[in-house]
Parts: sequence; structure tokens; C-alpha cells
Amino acid sequence: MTSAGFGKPDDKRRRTIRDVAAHAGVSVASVSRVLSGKYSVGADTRSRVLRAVQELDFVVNAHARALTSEQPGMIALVVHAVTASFLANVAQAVEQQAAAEGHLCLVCTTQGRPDREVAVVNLMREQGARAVLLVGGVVETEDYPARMRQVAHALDAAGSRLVFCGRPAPAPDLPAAVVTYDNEGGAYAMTSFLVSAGHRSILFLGGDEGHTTADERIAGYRRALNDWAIPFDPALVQPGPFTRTFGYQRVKALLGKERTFTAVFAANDLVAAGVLRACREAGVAVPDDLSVVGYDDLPQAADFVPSLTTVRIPHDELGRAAVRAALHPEDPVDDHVLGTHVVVRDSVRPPRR
Amino acid sequence: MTSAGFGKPDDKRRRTIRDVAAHAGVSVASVSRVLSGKYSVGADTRSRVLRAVQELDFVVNAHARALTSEQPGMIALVVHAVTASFLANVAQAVEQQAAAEGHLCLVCTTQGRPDREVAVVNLMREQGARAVLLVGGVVETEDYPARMRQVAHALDAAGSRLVFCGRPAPAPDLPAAVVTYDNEGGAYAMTSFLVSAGHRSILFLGGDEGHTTADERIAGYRRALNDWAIPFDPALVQPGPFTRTFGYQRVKALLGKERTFTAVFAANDLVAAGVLRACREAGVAVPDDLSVVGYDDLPQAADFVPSLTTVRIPHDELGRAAVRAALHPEDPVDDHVLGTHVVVRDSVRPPRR
DNA sequence: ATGAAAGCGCTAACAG
DNA sequence: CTGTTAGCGCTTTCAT
Repeated sequence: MTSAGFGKPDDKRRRTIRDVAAHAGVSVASVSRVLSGKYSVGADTRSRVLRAVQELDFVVNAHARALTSEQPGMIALVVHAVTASFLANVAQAVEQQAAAEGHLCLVCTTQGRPDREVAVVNLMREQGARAVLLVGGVVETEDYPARMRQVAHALDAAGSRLVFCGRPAPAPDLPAAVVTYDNEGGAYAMTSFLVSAGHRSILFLGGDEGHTTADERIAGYRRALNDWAIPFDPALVQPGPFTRTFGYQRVKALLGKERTFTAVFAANDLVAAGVLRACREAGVAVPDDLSVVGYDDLPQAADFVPSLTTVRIPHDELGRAAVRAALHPEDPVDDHVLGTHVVVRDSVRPPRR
Repeated sequence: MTSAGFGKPDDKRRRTIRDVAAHAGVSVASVSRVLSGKYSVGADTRSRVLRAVQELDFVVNAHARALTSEQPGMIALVVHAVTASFLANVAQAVEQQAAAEGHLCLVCTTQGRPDREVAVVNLMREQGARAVLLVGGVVETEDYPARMRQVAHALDAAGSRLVFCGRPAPAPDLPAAVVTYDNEGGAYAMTSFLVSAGHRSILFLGGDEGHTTADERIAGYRRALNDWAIPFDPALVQPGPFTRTFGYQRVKALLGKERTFTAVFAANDLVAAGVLRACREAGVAVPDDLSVVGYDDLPQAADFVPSLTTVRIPHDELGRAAVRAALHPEDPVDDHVLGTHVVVRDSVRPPRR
């Protein structure tokens, strides 16, 4: 390997504002003023400082700066995993909006371990993060609300903003903002869509039990059923991980027996991908023999075979809105729960009679 | 207690180590010692400090700490976009490894704008990042090597490590580490695989011109052709963006005319997805009428129809190795260029004769 | 317009 | 083992 260049005879000590001042023949105060740009400085002094900065290739020490002045601070993004397409999309939007507003973006992953979430939040307190965004649904364990209450107050006491993004507030009156999208409404719309296509027996598949996102989607599904006067069959809701594997295995098993449902509402597109594959292997034609829909509208959903009818979530808007809510708490907002809508493709057809 | 005059319950000022010391009735040094854990402290003192920390819900100021002691520092990850599946996977691995070694992970995106790359690196210098990882290929513009040389030296002077990850070093003897995977070898193996299946006319599709990754893959393709004594036809290499859309549109156009090739080697799986869709729409059966392969082995590649034969890149190993190279420069490493291999699925068949 | 100097919150000698 | 104190690099009064 090329460790060759590392041992430069150069003094590794970072240059300080003092070095610059000496080099330019001015005081440290002047250098600071030039660098911050918000004070009037003589033209001569300014140019000498600038030249010295150039020649010494100086950059300020962000830590020292943070210690004295009110700093921009970073935006911390806490997600389950960056590899989850939905989260990556939100992260992308957050990152862009944060950059646009002059903030750095720290991404932390929890791997779904709840304890990591509070550990990460404490880390952010240490860093003096300007805001912490908790993105994506969670499994609401018993102690979750209490833990969040504590976290919210700790952050608030440190002058940081907490934002729940794509996740409901665990309790009312928390010092935190909430920016979500209409999970329940999207599921309602999708279920209605299936019903109007003639389906009466719809399997809802996937979504961890107690997971906020899953719960909301199931709630929408049930409300639609209710509104259409279709009796709810508990056996038709089969919770499970939000994974391709779960969708595949569960449907594979179900396809073995006598099948009662004519459509599958997968909890998300990943689950739907598994369902489609299971159908293909079992020789069940989609949508002719079985209709399948998903939720999220991942980029690849359009490429599924058949292309997937699913619910679109406005990732970009979500990410941007979350950053704005974090940075401009006082701003009036049009809507804190963003709309979702059904994207119709080729995976639904009226059931065979 | 502190701030007698300002006893407001909602005093937003962050608590300091001094508050803790006062509350515990010990000196600030003792508090610092207990917190850092690396000094011997009396049991009584320790417990009093710990209790005070609890009661005050205190967390240290990471900036102040960074100013005095040799700190862990963060690992900065610079990528084109987090939404690119390959980059997200590497980011995931980096994040995990960094966390395991006690480092925070900052993710910055460049949106492919080269100027953003150097801006971001300067930001990292200000933050005193422990390491900066430049992940993924780039289009090597004319001034790219010079810019990287400057960046590398600036980072080196600040005591940070620069790591090129999944990208070759722009010049030799740079104070930076390189951790890559065998792009050329993977393409060679894949091309050989197609040739042994009987293909003699293979279209290489996609990959921006001048992009390091694309160049390496094309090099492997050409070397294989050469080794099999198959004349190289320049018309059979069609560069373009690494996108689904490009694969789709280009193949759509090509399928209109008389077709000479019997197989398509897509520059990556995204391009392959576009190719498959174009084929489906044009009624060209894959793999019966045309073989299609990709590169990357995205999670969804197994779900393509037909499932895609592609080249697997060891994302996880790549991310972990990059972090290790950054954090332990002196460690001996088995290999700085990780192996790739062909994953055989259902999208290749001997050409019709 | 510029310089001197007092901290920001913390750690690390250095005494005791 | 514990307390005192001198900075880390920078910003910001306060003088000049």
C-alpha cells in the first residue's frame, strides 16, 4: 500500500488563526473579522489576511468556532438503515435541503435497535446538533413513549430541535415537530381501488406488529373495508417483516392451500416483490389469477413484472419539509402530513368469477 | 446552586462540567476524570459525580473536548448520492465499521459536481475529520488529478487520512490509501463467460465516458475479447449514463434496426434493468433471443425477469476495508483490491444459430 | 479600523 | 487520589 507520502517532514500541527495573523502582520482579531466577514475591515488588512490564508492553506477549526459563537450546527439524521430505499430517498432530500441552508448532515443508523436510538441522540447532544431527525416508522415498544419524552426534553434543553419524520409523535405536547405522510389515507385509497375493481377478499401481507407504519396502513385498509361494508376477516391480515423474503415465503405457503383471497396488499414494495416471485414460481398469473399491490413506489416498482400498482410517498417533500420544520420552527406550514396517492400500473385486474 | 439570579426552570444554557462539579461538590478535574474513565478516582467521588451527571442530565460538549484532547474525530463519507444502491451498501458497511471503532459518520453528497467534492473536503478539514473516504468512481476530468493532489496534501497536513474507495488513485505517491475492487477482472470474467456460452458479438452498453468505473469495465471486456481472439468492434461499445433510462432507450433504438449482437453486457444492473424492459416491450425474449448481463449484483437483480446474471461486488468488505485502511494505516492488509465474481442466473443462453 | 484581552467548556500537567 | 490552573483556537467586547 502507499503509506509512502504520509511521513512528510512538514509540521503536522494544524495552522491556527495565530499563524495567519503573524504571517499577515496583523492581529488575530483582524483575521477573525475578515474570516467571518461580518465586520468592517480595512481593504489593506483584508487583502493581507486573505493572502496569508491562501499561502498557509488555512481553514478554521470548526470546534473552536463552535465553542464561542452561535454556530450553524449539524443536522443529524437517524435511520434504521441507509440501504432501505425509502430512507435513502428521504436522506437524499434532507441532505440537499440541509446543504442549501448551510448545514452539514450526519447520518446515524440504529440497525433497528431501540437502545442505539437513544445512544445516538445523546451523541448528537454532545455534538451540539442543531436538529435531530428521526426518520421512518418504529416498533412502538412499551417504554418507547417514555424514552422519547426524555430524549425530546434533553434535546430541547440543549436548544436542539427534534423532528419525527415519517413517524407519529409518541405523545402529545412533546417539544418536537412532526412531519409525516398519510399512511392511513394511502392504504385507504389503495384498498378502495382494489374493492372497486371487484375484490372482496384482500390479503394484507407484512408489516411488523406494533410498527407505526404497519399499524397505520392496516388501519387504512380496515377503514376502507368498513366503508364498503365488507366484513373484516382477521385471518386476512398477516403481519411480518417488511422484507422480500417474508412476502415470498408466506405467499409460497399460502399458495399451497386452498386460496380464498383474490388480491394481495403487500405492506410495502419489497414484500410485493417477494409475492410476485412466489406467484411466478407457483404458476399463479398476476394479475389474471391474483392481483398484487404494494406501498412506497420504489424506483424499481415500475420494472416489476407485471409493473406494480402501488402507493406513492413524497420522499423529497418529506425530507425537505423535515429540514424546514427543524430549522424554521416559527414558519407557518401548509401541511405537516403530506399526501400519498395510488399509482396505477399493471398488477391489478378484476377477480375471476 | 448555580445561577442564583436566573433560576428559571427553562434556562436553555447547556450545562457544563462546572455545573456538575458544583452539584457534586468536587472539582471540575474530578468530573473530567470520571467522565473520561481513564484515571483512577475515588469510589465516593466517582459515585457523586455520576449522580450529579444523572440529575443534571449532563452530556459533555464534544467541541470543547475536541479542542483539547486527541479526539476520535469523524469519518466523512463522500458519495455521489446515497440513493445509488451500491453506494448505500458501502455507506452502510462504513457506518457500521466506523461505529464499531467508535467513530461518527458524516455523509456528504456531491451530486456529481466536482467542485462540491473539494468544498466538502475543506469542510472536513474544518471539522477535523479523522478520515475522508471518497467512494465510487468519478469522471476523470482534466484537472481532476491536480485537484486531488491538492486535496490529499491539505488533508495530510491536517493529519487526516484520505481514502479512495472503489476508485483508483488519480496519481501515484499521493498521501492517501486506495481500497478498490476488481472492476477490470469482473468484466473480463463476465465477458469470458459470455464467450464460452458461444457469444461472439457482445454489445457493451452504458458507462459515462471517462468514468473510472466504466473505463475499467470496458478494459476487462476488451482484454477478454482479445484473449479469445475475437476482433474488437468499436460500434459495439456504446457509452452513456449508468441509468435505467439510458439502457432502455438505447436498446429500444437498437432493436429497431438489424441486430448484430447476440448478447448485451450492461455497464451496471440499472442499465440492465432498462435493457430488459426494452426487450420485453419489443417482444425480444431474454435469454432465448438475446442474452443480457449486468454488473453490481443489486439486491433486486435476482428479481429481474429473467433473473440477472451479473458481477458481484463485495460492498461490505469494501466499506469495512476502507474504514480499516483509514484508521489503521500501519496494519498490513491482505488485499487492497477486492475480488469480484460472476453470479450466474437465468439471463444468458447460447446464441441461436 | 484595529489591537488587547477575556472567556467558551474541557483536559492535562502540576502540585499537594 | 484530588484540586488548581494553564491553555486548546477562536470570537467578541472594550479600548484605542
